Amino acid sequence: MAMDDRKQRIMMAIVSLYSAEGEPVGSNLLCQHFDMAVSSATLRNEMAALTRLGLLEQPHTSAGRVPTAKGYRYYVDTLLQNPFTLPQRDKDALDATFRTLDYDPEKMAQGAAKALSDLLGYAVIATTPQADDMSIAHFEVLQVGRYTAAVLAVTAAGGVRTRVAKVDFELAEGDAGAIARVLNGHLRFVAEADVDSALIRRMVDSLGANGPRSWPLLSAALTLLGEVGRPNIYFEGQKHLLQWPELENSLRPLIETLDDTARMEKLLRPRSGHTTVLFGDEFPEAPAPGMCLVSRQYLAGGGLSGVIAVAGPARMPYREVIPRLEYFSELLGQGMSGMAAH
Amino acid sequence: MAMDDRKQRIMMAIVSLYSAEGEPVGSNLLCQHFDMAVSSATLRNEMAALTRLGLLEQPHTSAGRVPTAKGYRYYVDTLLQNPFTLPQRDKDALDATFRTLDYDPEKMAQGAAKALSDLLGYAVIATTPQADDMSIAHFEVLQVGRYTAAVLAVTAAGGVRTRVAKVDFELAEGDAGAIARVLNGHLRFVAEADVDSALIRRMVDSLGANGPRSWPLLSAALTLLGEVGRPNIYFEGQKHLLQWPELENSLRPLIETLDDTARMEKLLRPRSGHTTVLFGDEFPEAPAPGMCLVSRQYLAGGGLSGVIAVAGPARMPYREVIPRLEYFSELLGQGMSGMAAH
DNA sequence: TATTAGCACTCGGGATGAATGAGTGCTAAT
DNA sequence: ATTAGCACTCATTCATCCCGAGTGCTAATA
Repeated sequence: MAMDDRKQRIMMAIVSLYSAEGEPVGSNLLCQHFDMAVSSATLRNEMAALTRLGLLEQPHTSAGRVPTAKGYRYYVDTLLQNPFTLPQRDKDALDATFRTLDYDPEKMAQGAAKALSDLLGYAVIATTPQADDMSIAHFEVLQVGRYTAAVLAVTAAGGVRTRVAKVDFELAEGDAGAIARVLNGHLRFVAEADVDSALIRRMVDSLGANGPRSWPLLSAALTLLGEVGRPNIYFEGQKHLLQWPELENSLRPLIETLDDTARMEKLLRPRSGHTTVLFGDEFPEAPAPGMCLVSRQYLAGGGLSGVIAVAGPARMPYREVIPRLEYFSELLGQGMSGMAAH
Repeated sequence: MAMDDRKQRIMMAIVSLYSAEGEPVGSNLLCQHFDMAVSSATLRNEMAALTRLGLLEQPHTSAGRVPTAKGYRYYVDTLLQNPFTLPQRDKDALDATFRTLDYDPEKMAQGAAKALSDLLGYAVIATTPQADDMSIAHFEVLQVGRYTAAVLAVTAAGGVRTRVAKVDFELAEGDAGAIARVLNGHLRFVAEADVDSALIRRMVDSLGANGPRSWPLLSAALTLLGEVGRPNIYFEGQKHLLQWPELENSLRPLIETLDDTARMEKLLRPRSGHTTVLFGDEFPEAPAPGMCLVSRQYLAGGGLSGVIAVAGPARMPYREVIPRLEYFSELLGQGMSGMAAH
């Protein structure tokens, strides 16, 4: 029993009907919105077959059918075959939104998540761009205030990550340079795991009298060392998740999961050039039935890449969401390219 | 009928019982947890009196009593009279949390909100520090990449706000300086309302050939001009609002309100040196029954001040929350002081 | 005069059960 | 291969009833 053409069309119709209404689709309703000259009885037979194939399921005996995760997977994969073309006016709208963002990697990632979430009406998760090679090629220290200095870490791939720290003595002319020399002397191409207290002691010692007092700056450098392999993750538009009745029950664990940086990083890690659709039932550890995460990698140049993902109910209008996500991720990639230059 | 000593003690007992249990407090329950040798009948009389005074109310006839907004106000105001002293170990914990934050005003405000929200288990809203005098004393432009430059706006009070923008031509040596000169020539001490297209045209013209191409930088400066009077507002720990049954029904409008930057700015504007407790029922426009916003100003030096606020159910353990909020706002103020130096 | 025991009363919430109706699978006719 | 017809299932809705927590009031008490 294969997927003949009619079954495919029925599947499509059920998915889009369920997307629109949010309620199980029965044979009668389907019959009305299905312009093939065929009766509801025939549809019932076909639907029974699709159920046996695992693409549909019934919430209870006397209810209509709802697509299963497998059903959605089939729908999405089939749908993704015909390439979308986003109308120019939609692109223009996204361009305009994008142009309001700040050109700082972190602010841009967060701003993009917020903007896209308001635009689409779903929650959006975005990461800062991250290098494949996560070791730090060199550090720079820049005095930005009388007591504050920015520590910049430049990754092997050319990415930059900064962190500002404050010391409790007035920084003199050469202090920033001295600290930068120490950082570069001890921490270049060092993995986070290789940092031990002996190394730290050596660094403090080589700073002489300023050593202990400069600790906040060293600490910032060490934090960067740890962070550079881990992207920042921004989760925006949580409020949009409140409006979907089918998520209502699992809302707390769901938001908890999406808000858990470590878990989301793992979840978003497997990157490819394609748009990935992951259904909540397929989440490892904490399955979140009814929900769905559409994620897309963006390339920020110089080996840097990040992810931007839309989180919402499984019954999302993918034809709307996916092309917009893809176009936006393209903008994001372009926008961030060249930022690393310094 | 005044608030004699016993009425006060009953009021206290009801508030703390209701805080702990989350359910209306009846005369019997109260009698058990009230170590005064007095019967439930007497308590009923007293509770009826407190109800007449408007400090208590009944959700329905056969239910116990719940404090009204007025009742909470009385409780809080009475409670706030005896100064809290936070144990040293709690201060240490807050110190440690605070030390993990970045020394950038925006990141620090957001990080503080996130950290405090996890620490307390309520949502937290924090603003970046804002100057009373919101005009811009001067601009600086700093090239940070081959195509990108940071525009810095220094307010009359010494605060700094930056925004990075990208142009589509390679910046040459003197470009940043030239743009800074134009910005300072036309936008110093100018109010947002006074910016019109004629002024913008003059600015573009005075940049000569680079004028139109430099638009992103001018735009960033104009954005700063608008922003400098408006603080950034970060709303973190929304997930903690999900766990309170009494907020469940009003959750959507509630989060919508707290997430609405413009409205929150207005709500947090009236600042004083005191901790302010505002109950949801007292919100203008969109009352949010059952909830409560405890806000506290922090002083970042140089006339800059921001607000950090805890949002949660009205039945919050104020004796826990308030001293921690106050101590944290003190840290925040200290942390941000001197950042403006440049 | 303040307190308390006792009692009638109120009313939300949970349990029960019948009616409703949407939707199904199956069978027999086309 | 399709379809009309029909018996069957089961979530949902609504009305009803009952229980019990909690009240206010009255009359007795210290």
